[in-house]
Amino acid sequence: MSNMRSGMSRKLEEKGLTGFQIRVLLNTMKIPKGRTVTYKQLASMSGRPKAYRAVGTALKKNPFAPRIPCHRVVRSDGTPGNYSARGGTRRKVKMLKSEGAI
DNA sequence: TTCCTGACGCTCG
DNA sequence: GCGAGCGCCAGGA
Repeated sequence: MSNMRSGMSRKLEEKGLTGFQIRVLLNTMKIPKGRTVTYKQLASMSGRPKAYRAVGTALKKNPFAPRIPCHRVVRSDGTPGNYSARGGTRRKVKMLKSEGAI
């Protein structure tokens, strides 16, 4: 478990991501299937409850789109938010529906 | 080092 | 209920 995370975080570092970014992505991959988390929650998990802005930037830089379920991160007001990966927001909603998150 | 932008959040009109 | 504005932090130029 820890070994796995360490390896992943190293890979992320090689991708040019910084500590905060890595923590965000690491927490994102922990999100269970069929469950959604808000940017605020993710920011809190990463140690910076008010850095929800930076969280969005981090997810955007996510180099492991399928491995890191960034589509499970939604906004606090219920809207799905944006999605830079393949398919865009449309695909994001579709995936969430498929997982039963909605 | 300073300024600008951004996959956001919350309040106000 | 909806739209606009201000505030938040991190990263890049």
